[in-house]
Amino acid sequence: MTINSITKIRDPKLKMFRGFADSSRLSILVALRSRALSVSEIVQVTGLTQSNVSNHLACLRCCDLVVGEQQGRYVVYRLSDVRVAKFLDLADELLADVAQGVSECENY
Amino acid sequence: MTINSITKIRDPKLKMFRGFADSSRLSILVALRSRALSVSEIVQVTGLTQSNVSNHLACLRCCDLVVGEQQGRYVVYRLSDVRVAKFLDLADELLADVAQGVSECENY
DNA sequence: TACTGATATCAGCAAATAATGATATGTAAT
DNA sequence: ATTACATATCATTATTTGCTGATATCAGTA
Repeated sequence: MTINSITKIRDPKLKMFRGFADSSRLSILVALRSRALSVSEIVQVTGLTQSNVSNHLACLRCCDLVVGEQQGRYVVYRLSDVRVAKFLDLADELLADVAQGVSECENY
Repeated sequence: MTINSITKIRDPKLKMFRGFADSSRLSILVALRSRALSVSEIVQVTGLTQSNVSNHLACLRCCDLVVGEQQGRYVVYRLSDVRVAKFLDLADELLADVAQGVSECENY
């Protein structure tokens, strides 16, 4: 990605969804749903590489989905707003009730 | 894309977000937010090509985000559930209140 | 200051994803 | 049955996007 993941996109709403629409970024967001985590903790929890996590955090931070705060020598990240978590919840709800076919879409 | 857009993804939640995370698909979903539309109407409204629209509709249909019904010689599509629209609304809300930085992220 | 751990950045490569264009299928009307 | 309009499908090409690995920066500590 370099920093350029969510790039050159005019429509902000599209950017918003893109924030959630990558495997690594989603893992990070889900991890942060329960509590704030330092970068190294995120690396541990997700199993992603440090540079990969940092790259995606740059993305998410830039789009205001997460905020990071320096604490000692760690940088602790958290979701920027409860509604970010709510967004994740609504996705779960849609999956459970509306879009059950998503999972079965494996014939592809 | 061929039909293979949202493919080989284990996590259904990720697939869900991917449904919304493409410029063309999002245009289609937004267009359908106000009312049901035939394929040709979607083509007109979005300015996308017919084949492109059909390809993405296949995606969205498969993931249960939209449903299509044959009406005469048209196939009329609509959002599968009000919560799909709600999902779009929540995105708007996040943009307005939380993630205003998304738009400014043009330095990229 | 020099050193260590923690995080960020960036270039290059690899893989995933979308757009196009041609064609097939389907539906209705003459 | 044939024609016309509407939609779907598919292979190919083109673009986007993410991952890796090396390196830079920054914070704290000896």
